[in-house]
Amino acid sequence: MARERKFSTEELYQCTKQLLLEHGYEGFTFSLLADRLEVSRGAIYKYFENKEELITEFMLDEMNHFLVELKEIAVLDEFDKQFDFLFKLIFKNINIQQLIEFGKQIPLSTSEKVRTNILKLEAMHLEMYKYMQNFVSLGKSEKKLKSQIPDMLVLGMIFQTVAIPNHFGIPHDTWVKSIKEIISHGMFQNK
Amino acid sequence: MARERKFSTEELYQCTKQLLLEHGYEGFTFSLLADRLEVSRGAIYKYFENKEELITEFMLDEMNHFLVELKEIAVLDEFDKQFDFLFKLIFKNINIQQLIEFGKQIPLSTSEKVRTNILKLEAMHLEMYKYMQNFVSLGKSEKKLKSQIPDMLVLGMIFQTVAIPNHFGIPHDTWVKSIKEIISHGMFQNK
DNA sequence: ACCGAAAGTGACACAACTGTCACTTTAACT
DNA sequence: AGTTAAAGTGACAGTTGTGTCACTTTCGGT
Repeated sequence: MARERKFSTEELYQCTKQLLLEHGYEGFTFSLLADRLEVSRGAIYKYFENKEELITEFMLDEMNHFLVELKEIAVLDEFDKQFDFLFKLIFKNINIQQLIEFGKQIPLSTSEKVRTNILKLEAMHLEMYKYMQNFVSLGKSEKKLKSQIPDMLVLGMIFQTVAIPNHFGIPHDTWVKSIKEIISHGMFQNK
Repeated sequence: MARERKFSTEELYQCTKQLLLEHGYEGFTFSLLADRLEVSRGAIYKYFENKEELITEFMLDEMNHFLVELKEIAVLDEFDKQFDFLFKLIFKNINIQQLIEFGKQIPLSTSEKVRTNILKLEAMHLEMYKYMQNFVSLGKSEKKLKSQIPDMLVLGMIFQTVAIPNHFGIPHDTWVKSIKEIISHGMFQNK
């Protein structure tokens, strides 16, 4: 019934993600995206009215994928298993928190679509915390996590440490194990 | 011999820092800066030829202040004291690593000035690591730090964890102590 | 009072990004 | 083969940022 598309929505999201990470929220433009996809700018406007709409739609997709995976944490019954699971998941989605930060830069739009997307995003964000909060609660009730540490810091710690740049190219396995070791038992030698 | 300036270089750097952190490297413009300083754009061009020159000059100033403070670490003789010192210093300069990241986004300029500034910045960056490397070496030789952890991870850990956003407004003191506790001894309860 | 030099202004030409739209292309369906 | 509708294009007008420059303002020194 119609002509074949030159780019799939998946490709478009993939490029959007790369360009956002390379140029930042304000550095991202339709021109860059069109060049990367090798189509004209006009073609993109067939699917998204503007940058805000495109980025919020992309973020919804991204958060959706992440949440679907995250929800699997609930089937694991022990804190240790959940810890490994969460750690691996965040390593796989190493840019998620950076993207969430970009999401917060989206200006309050005049467009209805964008505003409802932002509301949806906020709801998903809360849902994300709900699952992670449960994880922390389990850890504390199992007496695995130190009770005096604020819940949000436990989560912030995991999110932030996976993003430490491995500039000197230390093997991924060593790197991940070391981060886990520090988060779990610290960098200080036991006496 | 001349008219009084409407803004000092310090004020200009202060605004540059704020705007960089708010808008990112590509989102930063002379127009924004001029508005913030309540002068015309033209006035800024009296001092800096373009955005790259302004930002590299600013970064040099920023790194300089940081290095001057950092060098004081050498007078402390024990690892524990150096650890406290470094931790406090990085908390005081909580945005330094984010600014360094922006520095890496500066395109290879045609201008001679900008290129030499970038070289200077890289030299300062190396010098920074030299001092921190010494800190890690001391920790390992005093058997305070676990020897199997990569040196760069120890540093990355400190840099990255101070930047964990305290969204729920936990009191600064509790927050800092908790981060230190985790980095030092982990978030897991000892059996 | 007036001169010079540094500070600041606003207008100009240019470049990049935005959003729109009339138009062309292409594939499926009759 | 002809019709249809989605997909894609490129040109246009509007906005925002850039870099420059002739001009004005303001101060200290003479």
